[in-house]
Amino acid sequence: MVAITKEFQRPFTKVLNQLRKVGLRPTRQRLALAKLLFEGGNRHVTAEVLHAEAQAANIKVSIATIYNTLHQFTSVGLLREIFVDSQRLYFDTYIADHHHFFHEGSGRLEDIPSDQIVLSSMPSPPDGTKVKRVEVIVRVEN
Amino acid sequence: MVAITKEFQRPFTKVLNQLRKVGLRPTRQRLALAKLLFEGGNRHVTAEVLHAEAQAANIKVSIATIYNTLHQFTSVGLLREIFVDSQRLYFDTYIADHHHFFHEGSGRLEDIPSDQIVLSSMPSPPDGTKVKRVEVIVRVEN
DNA sequence: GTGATTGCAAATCTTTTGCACTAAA
DNA sequence: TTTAGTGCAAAAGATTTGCAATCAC
Repeated sequence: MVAITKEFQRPFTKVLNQLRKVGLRPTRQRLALAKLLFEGGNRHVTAEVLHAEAQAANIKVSIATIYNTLHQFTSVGLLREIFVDSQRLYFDTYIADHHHFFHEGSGRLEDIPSDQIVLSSMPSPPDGTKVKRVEVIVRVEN
Repeated sequence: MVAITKEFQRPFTKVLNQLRKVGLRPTRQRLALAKLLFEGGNRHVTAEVLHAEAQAANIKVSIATIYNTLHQFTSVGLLREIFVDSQRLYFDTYIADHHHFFHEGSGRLEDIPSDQIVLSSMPSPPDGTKVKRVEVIVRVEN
């Protein structure tokens, strides 16, 4: 196990609390990944990208742990999964209601502030089901 | 090569024309798959499902050909790809503008007639890009 | 100490590819 | 014929799993 700098060990109060609340231990890996994910502004990452960033930051985390962590964070509500491409999973750090531009060429996701899309008419869900989420994806290309 | 019944060999005028128009030869496999795809009402299939149906109908088609065909049909405009699940690609036979319910439990897709969703406000696409498609996915669960 | 978490490598699953064979025109 | 299309098996990628080692509490 490669040393993890002090900086990464300093707990994130917000994440730490979230993790404790749902019974996820605030391990080094989880805290380090949380730092990468939540320190800047809102982000969209894939497992691969996050793994690369972790390595660049000298945090040794296995790909299996990356996936575990992304899914755990998602189930805790820290992340949100977005499906725009059959080849890879995107995780969004911005969990409030909003929508996306998807750049077909580059595979990049971009947030659309929620006030820029208004659904003036919504269908009622099929019998026996309830709406979990409404997503609008605007596919763009150059 | 297993015999393909007369029924499956009878050409589909519509599909046949579409294929010819873009220079795709109306082969037995393509015609047979087109029959499965377009004969009933609108459908949402995955490669796996279509392959299983083909086998059940005694049409011997390899999985590679299934994928080739689905992608070719998509590029000709006979099908439309929808991404709702990271695990598999869905192809929709209904290509006009419309949206979807996605049943999270079963992985089933259901069409939402286009008049049931109205976007009263749309963001302008990022500089240098143009909108290719707008998709609304309403995720529901029981 | 004890149970949760991690790393590793192997397994799985979907989709793609390379290439020899077959069929459409 | 000539060229596109097909099947097969292997490759490629992404994600998951099993299990022993390690860590948080």
